[in-house]
Amino acid sequence: MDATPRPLAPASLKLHIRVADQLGVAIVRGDYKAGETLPPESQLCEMLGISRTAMREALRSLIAKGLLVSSPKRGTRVRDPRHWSHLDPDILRWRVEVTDTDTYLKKMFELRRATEPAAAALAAVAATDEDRLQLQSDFQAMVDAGADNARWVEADLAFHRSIYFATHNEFFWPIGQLFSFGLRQMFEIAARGDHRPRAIIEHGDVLRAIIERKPSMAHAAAVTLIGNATSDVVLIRGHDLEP
Amino acid sequence: MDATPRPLAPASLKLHIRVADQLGVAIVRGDYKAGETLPPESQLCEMLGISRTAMREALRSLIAKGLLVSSPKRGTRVRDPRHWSHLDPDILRWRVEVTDTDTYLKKMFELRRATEPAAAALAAVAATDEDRLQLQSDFQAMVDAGADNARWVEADLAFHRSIYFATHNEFFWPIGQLFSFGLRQMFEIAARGDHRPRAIIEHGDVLRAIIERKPSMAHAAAVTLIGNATSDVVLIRGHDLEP
DNA sequence: TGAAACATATTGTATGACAAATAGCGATAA
DNA sequence: TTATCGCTATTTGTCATACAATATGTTTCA
Repeated sequence: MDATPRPLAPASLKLHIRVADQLGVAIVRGDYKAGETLPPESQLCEMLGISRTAMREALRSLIAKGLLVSSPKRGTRVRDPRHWSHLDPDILRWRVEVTDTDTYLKKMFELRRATEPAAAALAAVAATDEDRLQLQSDFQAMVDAGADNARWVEADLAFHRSIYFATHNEFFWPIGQLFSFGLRQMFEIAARGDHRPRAIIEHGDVLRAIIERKPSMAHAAAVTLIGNATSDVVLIRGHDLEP
Repeated sequence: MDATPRPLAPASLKLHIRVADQLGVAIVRGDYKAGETLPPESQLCEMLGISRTAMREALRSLIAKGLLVSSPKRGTRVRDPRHWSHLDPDILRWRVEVTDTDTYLKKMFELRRATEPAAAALAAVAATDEDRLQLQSDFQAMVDAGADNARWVEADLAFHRSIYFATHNEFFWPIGQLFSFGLRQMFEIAARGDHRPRAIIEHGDVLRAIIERKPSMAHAAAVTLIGNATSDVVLIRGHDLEP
């Protein structure tokens, strides 16, 4: 029906990026299963009508993200998904293409529920003045958003991402990165609810606890915030996200 | 003094991997700071005496891991560390080279404390029979290790890693990967303590809770386990890991 | 003053050749 | 028959060179 089902790789982008996208989606979708070997480079090249240079750079990207391994004569094989960098923005994007929304939103929520209270508590201890100003301004942007849904969502995402960065623990940062793209959809869903007054209060509680350097209070406030966010999404989508 | 200070890149490995390692360490160490642009490819090539092909494949890997961005004429720039894939095994390895041990162990512990109880609880709900068998056999290997430190450490690492995989939530898996390399050092430290009887009991508690599908019990047992593990490491190293 | 055309540096792509590694086969010997 | 060694062929890895595409800065012109 649709000749161009998904404009995932606009022609403007570099060739090796488009190819990596194409292969990445195919792998994530399961066209090539774990342990399987891809066709040899030469064959892949003529299949797509590109040079080996571009193809190898595309493969090199996928190898770096843990999707593939290669060795001479053995070929290029798909690794077990346990080795993939699932928090990588590209891989996440490919997953979103092929996984149903509810499933991946639910899984991300499970991770958030584990990490965000801890991140808030760490931020309360480790945040610099600059971090506090950033959180303050993210929060202010939420307040100022008014009825503008788009602005609200951006500010909301920025606020949560800033919490992760304020931990000054780089192992938390990849999770914070999810607030740039992977969680936008969830926030857009939640933004349609008429719960903004309550959301502002709850975000304010987290902000205050961090600014006043009270880790346990920050932890508690984040737990409350996420709990209610869950309820909102559940309510709006009509599914139970936590069986 | 020492001509080969660190055997990070044995000559056996592929050239582009050695180069990526070298550049990766240099970037992580701060030789090239965030926002800075690297020398042009041509120059990098003649600096190291290699072809542009190999150099570009090395750069492509670093770009895929979020360390670099490149565009024509603008050159190749170092990205803000917030965009790096800090859970990636390679990046972790490079960090270990240049960061003091206590700092990165402490930060990893902070992440574990947040995620591992949640992972155990999820595993109690989502684990398949195969997952349960795996955990069982990891645990048995710990018991069977006897006085063999190396076996104990391997089994211990495997047990914790298996918990993350048993969540069937792929966003937890990159954290579980840390138990393959990044946390070995910590486990080796803890293994020197004479607390094995207690450790076996505590690991057994987590295992039983997961097998009997009791999430809140698994959560609690994991909290206890990590709490004591922290004490052990603190005791042995003589530092306070949590200020 | 401003905008548009042009020169230039740098990354991106193509091509063709050769090197290195390794799985699989075959030959050889015990 | 069985095990070991070595050969061959396939596939990835590296090299050299040329040209294309893109963004920057400068120069020219209205």
